[in-house]
Amino acid sequence: MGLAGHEVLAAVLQVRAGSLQVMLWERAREPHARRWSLPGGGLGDHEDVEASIRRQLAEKVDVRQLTHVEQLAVFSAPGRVPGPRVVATAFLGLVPSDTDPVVPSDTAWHPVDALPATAFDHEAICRRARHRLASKLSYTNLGFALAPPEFTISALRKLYSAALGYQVSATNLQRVLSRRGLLEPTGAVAPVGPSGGRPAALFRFASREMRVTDPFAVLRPPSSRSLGT
Amino acid sequence: MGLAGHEVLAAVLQVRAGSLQVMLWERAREPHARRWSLPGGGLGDHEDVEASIRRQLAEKVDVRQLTHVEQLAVFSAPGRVPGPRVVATAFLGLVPSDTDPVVPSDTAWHPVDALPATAFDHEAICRRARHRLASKLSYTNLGFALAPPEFTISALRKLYSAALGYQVSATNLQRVLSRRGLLEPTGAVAPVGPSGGRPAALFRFASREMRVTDPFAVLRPPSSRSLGT
DNA sequence: TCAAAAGTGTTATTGATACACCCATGT
DNA sequence: ACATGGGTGTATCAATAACACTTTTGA
Repeated sequence: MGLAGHEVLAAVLQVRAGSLQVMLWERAREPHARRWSLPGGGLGDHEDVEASIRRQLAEKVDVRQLTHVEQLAVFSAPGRVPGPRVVATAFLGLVPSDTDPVVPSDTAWHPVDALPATAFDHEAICRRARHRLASKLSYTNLGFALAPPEFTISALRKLYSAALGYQVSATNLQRVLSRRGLLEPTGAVAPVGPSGGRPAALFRFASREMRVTDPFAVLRPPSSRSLGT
Repeated sequence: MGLAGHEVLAAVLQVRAGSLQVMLWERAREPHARRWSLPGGGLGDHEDVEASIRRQLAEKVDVRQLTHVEQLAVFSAPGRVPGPRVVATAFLGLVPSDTDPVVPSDTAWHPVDALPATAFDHEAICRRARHRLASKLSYTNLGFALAPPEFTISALRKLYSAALGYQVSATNLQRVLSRRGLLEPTGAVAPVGPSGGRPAALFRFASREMRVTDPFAVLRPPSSRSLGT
C-alpha cells in the first residue's frame, strides 16, 4: 500500500458584487510564494476527507456559513507539487451571498473569470468547481446554497446569472423552480427601493438539502401511465 | 501533511448475459476472507491514480478491453478497513459486451443486483458506479463503452435496458441517439437468425470518446436565435 | 399621472413517448 | 403465402423560451 501525503483542498464559491468569486489565500513562503492558493491542508488520522476540509475551512470561514460541501475529484499527478508526492482530494464549497465571512488578512475573494496567478494545479480545481456548480444548478435545487434564507426573484436571478455566466430570465426561473416545488413564497415583501416600483415578494427554498430534481434528462423509465391498470 | 495508505479500486462493469455485472475477486486471506472484493491496490510513487488503476486492472483484464475509466469518489472513513488508515480512490470501469476477458481463478462476474457478501465498503462503491453509469447513459454518449464496435438496434436496446435496470424502447432509443448524432449506420446488415425475420442493420457510435450530449437539462443559455441580427 | 419594478398569461418550439403501420427476408 | 422481427411515420404530451401585458407602488 503506497504511503503518500494526502491533502484536502476546497474551492469555496460565493456570488459577491454580482460575480462568482472564489476564496484564495496568498502564499507567503516558497514554493510558489506570492501566488494564490486554495484553502486546505493535511488529512488527519481520525477524520474522513469531508470532516477534514470542514475543519480546515473553519479556520478561514465560519462553518455555519458553508451551505454545501461536496467532493470534486482527486488530483494526483506525481509532480503536482514540488517535493514528495501529495495526493489532493478537492472539494466544492458554497457560501450564501448574504454573508461576508471575516477572512484572515492573507485571504481574499477573486472573480473566477479573472483569477490572479495561482499556485500548483489550483486553477484547474477552480475550473472544475465552477463547472460542477453550473451543472448542478440546472438539475438540482443547489441554488439554496448560494441564496440567503429569503430573497426576491430578481435577487435570485442575479445569483443564477452570475453563477452560470449568462443571463437567465426572472420570469422563467421562477416558473421552472416553482413547478418543481423548490420555491415557496414567504408571504412577506421586500422594502421598496429609492425609485419606487412594486415591492418584490419574498421567497425561500422549500428544502435546504441538496436534491436531484431532474434525474432523467432523457431515456426516462416508462411512464406510470402505460404501466397502470 | 498527513501520511496515509492510498489505494485505488475499480468497479468494472459489463453487460453479460443480459444483466449488468461487476468484476469481483474472492479474498483468500483475512481480513474478510471469503468475501468478494473490488480489484485494485496501492498507489505507486510515480503514477497518478488513473494510471495506477489501469496498471492494476491490467493484471485482471486486458487493458485494451477497458473502453472507459473515470473517477467516482474518495472513500476515506477512518475505519473503512481494519488496521492503519487507507484512503481509497474509487473508479468506474467499463468493458464492452462482446468481450469475455480471461480472468484469474479467484475472480468472477456478479450481477450488480445480486451481489455476494462483499468486503469493506465495496458494496457502496458498486452502488455508486451503477448510479454513475445510469446517469451518464442519459446525458452522454457513454453507451459506446458498453457496446461492441458494431451492433444492431435491438442489441443496443438490451444493453441500455440492462444497464439502466428498466426496459427502453428500441424505436425511441434509436431516434434519440440518432438525433443527437451519436449513432451512424455502417451500411452492413447482421446475419439473420434461425427463425427468419428481416436482417437487422448494423450501427456504430460516431465517437468513442466520452462527450456530454445534453449539457443543459434546463436553464439553458439564451438561444442563438434571440441573439442574432 | 407617470415611471419603475414585479409578476402573469399566452404562444411557439423543442424534444420526448407511445403506438400504429409498413417493410424485408427465410421457411 | 406467412410468420418473424426490423424500421418508419405520426399523434400526443410535457417542459421550456420568448414576449406582451397587467399589477402595484412611490414620486
